[in-house]
Amino acid sequence: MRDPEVNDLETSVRNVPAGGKRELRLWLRLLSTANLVSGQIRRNLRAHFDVTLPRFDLMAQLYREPNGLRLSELSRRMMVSNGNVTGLVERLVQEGLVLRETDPDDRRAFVVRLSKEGNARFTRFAEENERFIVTLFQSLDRATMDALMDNLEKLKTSARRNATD
Amino acid sequence: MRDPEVNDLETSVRNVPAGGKRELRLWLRLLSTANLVSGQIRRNLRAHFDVTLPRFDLMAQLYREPNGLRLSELSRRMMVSNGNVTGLVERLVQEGLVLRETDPDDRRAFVVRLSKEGNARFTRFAEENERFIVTLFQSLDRATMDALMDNLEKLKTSARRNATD
DNA sequence: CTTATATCTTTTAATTGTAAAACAATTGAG
DNA sequence: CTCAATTGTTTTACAATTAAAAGATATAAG
Repeated sequence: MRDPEVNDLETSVRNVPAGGKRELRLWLRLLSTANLVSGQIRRNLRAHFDVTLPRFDLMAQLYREPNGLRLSELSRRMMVSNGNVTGLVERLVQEGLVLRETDPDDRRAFVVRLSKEGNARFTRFAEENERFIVTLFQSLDRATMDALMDNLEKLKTSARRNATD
Repeated sequence: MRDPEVNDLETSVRNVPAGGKRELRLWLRLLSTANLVSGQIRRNLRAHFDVTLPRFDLMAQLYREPNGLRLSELSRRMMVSNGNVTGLVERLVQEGLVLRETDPDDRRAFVVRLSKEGNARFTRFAEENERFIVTLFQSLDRATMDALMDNLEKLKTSARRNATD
């Protein structure tokens, strides 16, 4: 009987997949999956509620922080640049969905939170959005979802640990 | 001893996680993982080669099609809008990395492919990029990567099957 | 042939996004 | 206190992105 280790070694040399290494293919699959789903969610939110995905995401962050967040904390959580958040908040304030107030403790900072109207609107957005996502994912069994949760977390940990910056 | 099924049922009712249903949390994790990694890759490509991620992605598509692709096929594969590809190709043609030629079979269409220079440059980009991604993912074992590949494919299949459009 | 419909691409207008520099206020070291 | 470094935000310039409409060509049905 052959040593499975040898087999593994051979496989790793011989079985070079089209499209490059395992890691590269995994990255491409992760990206295309996220793109596919985010496109579907974006179009659904726009069609049903005339709201864009970035605005929805921003409101989602504020929804779970009734006392509000600083712009810097918001941009950190959304993983986008500060300047981007400045503009998004500006438009949401214009629409009356978000309030932007100076932080009493630090005159450099602003604290933003959902307005009453913003809170009410987001509640409706979120309900439909969750229903939509459950529908999209309905062919997955629980074990698959749990495995994805765990393994995506491992991927994040690896990417953070091995970052060059 | 208690029946585990009962326990599962109770869990599914009682243990409502912060941030909503399982599906929603999975989507948020997928999104944040893809954002984290794509940000790292984007900054790395920019720092080392002064190339943006969308341009790199476009060149990657053309790299494996030496005979070129129509703009519509390119936008389908990249999962972005037609107008977006028009602009990206325009800039890459300007830089001399991509060629844009009329399709002899269809006067509406254009076929784009990498120029000699584009091909040479992309080869260098890709080599460094793959090295970088392997580094980012180096703390993942093979089983985790394989499971992610399979389960992300299942997720895509579910999302496509259950799309409303 | 004509006309309707479909396909391929661009244009338009707006939003979203980044990076880098500028600005303003805070903090910490001496 | 003073000044250097840090932090929070905005501004600037530009790239990437979408949706929707428009333009151009192709195809198919009469």
